[in-house]
This record gives sequence, structure tokens and C-alpha cells, in this order.
Amino acid sequence: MKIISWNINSLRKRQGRLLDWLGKEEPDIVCLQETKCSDDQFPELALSAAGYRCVFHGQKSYNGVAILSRDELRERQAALCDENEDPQARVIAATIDNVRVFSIYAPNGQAVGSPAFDYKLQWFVQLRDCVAEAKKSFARVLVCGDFNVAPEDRDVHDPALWRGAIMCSEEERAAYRALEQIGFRDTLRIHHAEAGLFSWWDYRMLAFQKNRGLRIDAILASESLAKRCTAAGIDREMRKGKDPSDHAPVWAEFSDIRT
Amino acid sequence: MKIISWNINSLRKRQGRLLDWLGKEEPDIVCLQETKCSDDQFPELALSAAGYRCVFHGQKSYNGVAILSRDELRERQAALCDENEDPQARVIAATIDNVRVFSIYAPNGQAVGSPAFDYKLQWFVQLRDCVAEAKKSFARVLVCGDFNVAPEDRDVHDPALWRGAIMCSEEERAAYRALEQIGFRDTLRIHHAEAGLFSWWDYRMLAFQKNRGLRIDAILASESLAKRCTAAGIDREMRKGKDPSDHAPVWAEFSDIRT
DNA sequence: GTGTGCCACG
DNA sequence: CGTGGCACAC
Repeated sequence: MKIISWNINSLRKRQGRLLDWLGKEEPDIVCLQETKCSDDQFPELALSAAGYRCVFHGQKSYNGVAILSRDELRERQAALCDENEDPQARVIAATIDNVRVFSIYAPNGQAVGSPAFDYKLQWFVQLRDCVAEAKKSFARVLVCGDFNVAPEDRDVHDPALWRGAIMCSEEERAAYRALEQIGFRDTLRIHHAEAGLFSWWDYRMLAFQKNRGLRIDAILASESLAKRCTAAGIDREMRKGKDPSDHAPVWAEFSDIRT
Repeated sequence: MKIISWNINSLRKRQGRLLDWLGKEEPDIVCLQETKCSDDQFPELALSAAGYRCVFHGQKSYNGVAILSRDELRERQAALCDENEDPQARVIAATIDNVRVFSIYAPNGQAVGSPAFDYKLQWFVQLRDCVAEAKKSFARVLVCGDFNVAPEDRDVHDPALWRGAIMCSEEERAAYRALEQIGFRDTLRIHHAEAGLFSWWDYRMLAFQKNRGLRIDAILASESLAKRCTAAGIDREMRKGKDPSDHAPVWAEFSDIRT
């Protein structure tokens, strides 16, 4: 079973690229972030024709998350557990087979110490509580998305430059680690310990060409799933070519997922 | 000698299309309108590499005119004769060999009776006086561009629908005819009398596919040149394909231009 | 740099 | 419908 998480940075702008890539990669599940499209303009028909069912939760200009699946999606949930609605369209969850899957887009946080930064930290607490809640009901939980946090220095092209900066601050890393501490594993790190594996490169300053990136996208697996994770990686190719997203897809494969 | 006039509707947007087309058509002179680029961003280098010298007169978002020529351009004039400067970047003239060439972009006029309409009519008076002035110095004068007037009913896909409307009103047609009356010939009409020859089709309502157009672009030649006009036409192909301008180029050929 | 609106102009 | 701003987010 192959699952991919991709911050697509506008689904409408990259719909063609998405469909080409679905046909080539044939993932079982895809989590998307920054779809930037409202639910009424979500391309459900085109994705259905490509063999994917969808749950999605969007808004006008910003944010927006979705899950695509070849199998049935059940128990759609479009907010964190303590919210009636997700005002910024950052979370969607659904059950596929016996796996609870979250597609999440964490707040950027703007600058350390800003009001947006405080919101980000508080949002991570809510996220932790929500996925902890899901773990009570599901042995198998995946939390996939753009966390807007580079978990460790090895996830940063130039740790000295980024020390304490947004996406690298100790407070954000602690907020992110709280997710691992309730029983999740970062699937990429099960298979790859090295530095220099990034999932996001700024559009500016030729950052991709110089590989000046951060790894801020991840697929977190609950322990029982982590044991079945056979491979994980980042699809750098998708950051290339004309009109790429600024993020590359991150992926993980699991064996015997339905047993 | 082949001269083409084209309302390009953004030179930067269609620079590639322009260069491909220059290579294919190999015109001697090209008059452009609605370049929509300021002089500092005019792609002089790329056009020079393609074998064309340029004079240009632009502004930020709107209007903008230029003349490209394989031969030397002399006596650049970037305003009407009674103006110190052309506040809307609608006129440029230069001398090529012994021909005085104007590239003009007439005001649209918005709606009959509006202040913009009055400005349009007044602008045509100034244009007439200016090209009349040029005729005193040059036996050979060409006035090329987007006149934003369909001179006669045969230049309109549905004359009954357009009767009295902007670009077809009797006042605008009289303003346009005043140009012919001081000694200019509409080169297209030297060779083609039929209706249904258009140079502009609205982007909306599939107007091009239905051929619901107007002929508002023209190459006007002073009598001595008109006698040497061997062919004229409209390059409809350029309205097709991806990201076309809403105008097609209009062209005319002349024999023995340098004698 | 690259997305999204939204406005003005045609 | 399709240009170019502009403001705003990241």
C-alpha cells in the first residue's frame, strides 16, 4: 500500500500535473494540502474518472486539504476533534479500510513570537489531542501533511542559518515532537537517517537548484503501522519542470495493510 | 515590401508568438499596438537578434505602440503633431526609406456619448491633422493600426446588431472617413470588396469560432503608395491556437517601394 | 517567486 | 475572456 502526501499549492493550477502523476505513481492514498479551492470547485469528477474517491475541505484562497483513495472513504471529519468547524480548512480525516488517515496543513506561523506563531503552537496542541483521540478508536492511524516544522537540524539545509527561525524554533519542534511522543513514527526516518532530504524549497533565490530546502512534510504512522512500513521517500522529480509546487510529495509504503 | 499591423494585446505575454511569426512571415515592417509595456521593459534585444530595429512608446498597463523594421528607422515621433507628449501612448511614427510610417492605437471610446467617446472623436481630428501634416513632407505615408472603428457595414458581422454602437456609430465612421478624405486608401479594400473580413473578435462568447468579428485594424496608404499596393489581407491564423491576441494581423504588400 | 483574489479596461 | 495592476500570504 502506497500513500503519498503532497502540498500541491493550488489544485486547480496543478490538476493536470496531479492526474499525470496519479497515472504514473498509482498511489492507493493521496493526502493533499493547500488545495486553495472551495468545495464547489473541487475537481471530483476528473479524479473519479482517474479512479479516486475524494474527501475534501476547502476555502477560497488559502489552505484546503483533501484525501484521495482508490478504496472507500468513511467517517469524513473536516475539523479537529474539539472544533465544530475548521475555520482555516487545515484538517480532514477519513477511514480507509481499517486505517484512520489525516491530511493536515499546519499554520505557517509567520514569525517566532507573532500572534500567528502562538496560533500555530496552540493548533499543534489541538492536533495532538485529536490524533490521540483517534488512536483510542483506531490501532492504525496516519497523520500526513505539511507540518511547517523541520523536526531536526538534519532536516534543514543550513541549520546555523535557520537556528531559531520560523519552522525550526525549539518551541515548534517540541510541538511537533509531542505528536511522536503519543505514539507516532516519522516514516521517512525509519528508512533514512541522513541529512539533506528536503520536501520544500522556496520559490525564490533558486533555492531548489541549490538544494536549499527544508523537510517540513511528513507521514507519521502509529506504531503498529510503522512496523509494517517497508519504504519511504521524497519524490524530488515533482519539484522540477514547468510550474511546480514549491513542495515535493513525500511517500511511504506499507505491507499487509488489510490484515 | 510587406508591412503588417498587429494589435498584440501585451507584447510580453506574446513575445514568443511574435518572434515565431516574424521568422515565418519575414515582414519588412511591423506596426504593433497595445504593447502594454513600458519602454524600459521593451524586448529590444530579442527583436534586434531577430533582425529588427525598433521604435517604441509605451506606458505601464495600457496602450503602447511600436514599429519594427529591417531597415533603419529615422525621425522617431512619439506623439501627435500638436502634442508635446502622448499621454496615452497611442501614436508613434518613424521614417523608413522614404516612407513615413505611423503605428496608431485609437481610443476605444467606451460608449457612444460618454466622455471617452468625445475624447475618441477629438483624437481622430488630431490624428487627421497630424497625418495631413506628414503628407506635406512625405509623398509616401502609411497609417497603420487599430482604429477602433469598423468603417462600413461590410466590416461588421451583424450590422443590424451593431447599428449605432461603439466602433460602428456614424460619428466614428465620419471621423475615420476624414482620414481617407485627405488622401488615404484603405489597402484591404483595394483588393477585397467582400463582407466578412474581420480583424478583431471579442474573447467572449466564442466570437472567433462563430466569426462574429469586426474589421477595426487597417493599413492606410497615401495615394502614391496605394497605386503600388499589390496585395492585402488579414492573417486569421494568428487569432487561433493557445493564448492568441483578440486581434489578427492585417497586412499589405507594395512593389518598388524604394524607387 | 508563485500562488490567490479583486479591480479596471476592453 | 483575458490582459495588467495591486494586496496579501508563504
